[in-house]
Amino acid sequence: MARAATTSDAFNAVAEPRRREILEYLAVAELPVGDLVVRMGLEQPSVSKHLKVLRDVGLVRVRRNGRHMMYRTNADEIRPLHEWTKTFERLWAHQLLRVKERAEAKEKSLKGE
Amino acid sequence: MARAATTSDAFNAVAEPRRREILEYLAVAELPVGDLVVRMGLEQPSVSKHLKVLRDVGLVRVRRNGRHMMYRTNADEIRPLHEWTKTFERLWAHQLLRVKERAEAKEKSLKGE
DNA sequence: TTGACATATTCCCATATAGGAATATATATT
DNA sequence: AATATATATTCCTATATGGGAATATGTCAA
Repeated sequence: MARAATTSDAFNAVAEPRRREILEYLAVAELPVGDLVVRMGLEQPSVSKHLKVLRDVGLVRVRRNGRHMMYRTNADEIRPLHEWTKTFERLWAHQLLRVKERAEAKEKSLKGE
Repeated sequence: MARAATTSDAFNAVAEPRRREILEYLAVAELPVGDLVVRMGLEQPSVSKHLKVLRDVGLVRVRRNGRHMMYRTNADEIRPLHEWTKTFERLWAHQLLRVKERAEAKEKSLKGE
């Protein structure tokens, strides 16, 4: 068996860096394809193809505006990834603990080295 | 250019479902390869190959115990994925808002239709 | 040393890219 | 209708799979 299709789910679609970049742009503003082409320095067909993958898995939405296709990120589809990664949260060196440690270190240094 | 290697980063490594499954198992407990083989119903070589990919990107750690190789998830490497998905958080239909809406809807229905 | 057990590696193949080049499709303008 | 603009699609190719089968490597036990 070969690798799963990039369109099989959000995990596969998002594995490609340029597609993540696209999602970042389209999260900030709705943009036509041409704008992405300029900002990313990619060929137009490449951008269109990436957008198709993202559309197939529902990570972006489109609407036509004249001859422009306006794309925007559909963040809700990113949420499952967030939820999955979140299940490992308890295994991370806890942030609160880190803050505490840093605070203590600072206090220590203030007390005179 | 072809697709980026599965070992190029955590995003690519995690795109494969069986590898996510492995990470879930190894987050709960340190396990030898054989246990994963049994639990996942995969061939041993397949599991070993998946583990190699996960090792290459640092998503799992190994230690030898006799003839057993004990694997465990290195959750810290999952954190970048979490952080990336988190940047889209503000775009989600906010959960608190949803709870409020549901509460209001319920109240409305209680007040008589 | 000889097996037995546990894991890793190699070889094979069908499949799916990502980007480049060329072309097709759709819409607006004159 | 004819042309320009914007986007999508098709064809091409080098590359990297994931699993199956077979084999190699490493370690313990008798």
